[in-house]
Amino acid sequence: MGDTSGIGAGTEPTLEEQIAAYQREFQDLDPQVEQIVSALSRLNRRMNVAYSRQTAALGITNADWEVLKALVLSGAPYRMGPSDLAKRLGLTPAAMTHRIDRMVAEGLVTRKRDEANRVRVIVELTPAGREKWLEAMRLATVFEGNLLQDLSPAERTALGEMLIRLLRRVEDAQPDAGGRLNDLDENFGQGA
Amino acid sequence: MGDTSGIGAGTEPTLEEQIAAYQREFQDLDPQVEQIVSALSRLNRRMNVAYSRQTAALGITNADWEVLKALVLSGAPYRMGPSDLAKRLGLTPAAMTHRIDRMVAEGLVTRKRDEANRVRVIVELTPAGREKWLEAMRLATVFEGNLLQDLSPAERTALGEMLIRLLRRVEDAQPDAGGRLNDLDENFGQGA
DNA sequence: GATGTACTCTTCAGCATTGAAGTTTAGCTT
DNA sequence: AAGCTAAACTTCAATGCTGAAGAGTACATC
Repeated sequence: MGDTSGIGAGTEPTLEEQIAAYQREFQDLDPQVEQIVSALSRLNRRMNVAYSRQTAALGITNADWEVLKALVLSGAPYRMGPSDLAKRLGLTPAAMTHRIDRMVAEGLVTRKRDEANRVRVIVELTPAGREKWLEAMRLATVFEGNLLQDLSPAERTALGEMLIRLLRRVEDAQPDAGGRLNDLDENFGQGA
Repeated sequence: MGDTSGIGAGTEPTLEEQIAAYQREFQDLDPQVEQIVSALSRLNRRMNVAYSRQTAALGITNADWEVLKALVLSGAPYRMGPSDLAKRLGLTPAAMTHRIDRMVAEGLVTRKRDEANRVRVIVELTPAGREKWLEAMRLATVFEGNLLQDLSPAERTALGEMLIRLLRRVEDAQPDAGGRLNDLDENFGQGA
């Protein structure tokens, strides 16, 4: 076995270690700001891991889950066009075409031409697709309840209010939200 | 032009609209929990958009930025092996090989064999790579300061403390953090 | 000191995504 | 109604990732 000396290990540092490293390498850093930002990133990464395990347990992919979510939230009769879906999910229409192909094969949605306007296509949720979404939501609800378990009602209110305040600020500064989100949502902001 | 009637638009709903849609489609939902979880997701997405614009402005990719970050945080002399980097970033060693190829070509890192243990490779930050990281950090600091601008010191303390409490809980429930993170970190948890 | 085993990195085939070009349809203008 | 423009979707080449197989090196044991 190779000796482990020489080069640092690849294990993830704790939040405290990471903040200490930032302070060491970059003096102009407010540790409190860094703590909040890093915790937000890490929390989101963990949440995504949890959601992904849930969808895997249901036999669907994350890609499927995103599409199901958009369709359900659009309301009955759960129909959207491919390019609307693409905009909603931050994908190109080309990628949407392939996703829909797969989901039709899996029986989660149907695809048909819009007879009223034959250049359009209608993607519609199947009952099986709706059921998958419901199952995923039931799992997600359990996870989210556990996540927030330690927070009192007053704390939840305060946390929600502060997060919304942050969101408003960043949305004001960044009015053009949509677009290319896929490159970005990697474990990218991990702590900067 | 096609009429816009018929099928819903692809624009992103507001947070309030989205929570209302969840309540309509899924009765067993705690709106307060949903508010916190959705706000966390959206906030993270916006943060990633901001970071991505910054790296683009500096002429590097998000992939480059992640590698630079890992190397800098490892501390002087800013050296890591490809597989340590891969573990740290949640990529396969194969992907790491290609990223390093690109970054060597860009002059951000160097690659050489470890003469003490010739099966290993040493990836080392160049001065240019370190400078890029510093520039990115300066931009990130400005953004993060703006983001938290509306929060009083007491609120920042409270927010940081609550986020860390949530993080501890999810880390306890999910001890195996690393691994396949790239599929997951898409705009996936967007609100579930 | 020869063989076996483990580990590190690279190469290769398969898949999802992007950006751009291509196809079909709708609506506008004359 | 012929032609122009715009829009929705699909097809195609290129890129980056995964998972698995392959090549090279070091350590352990016999």
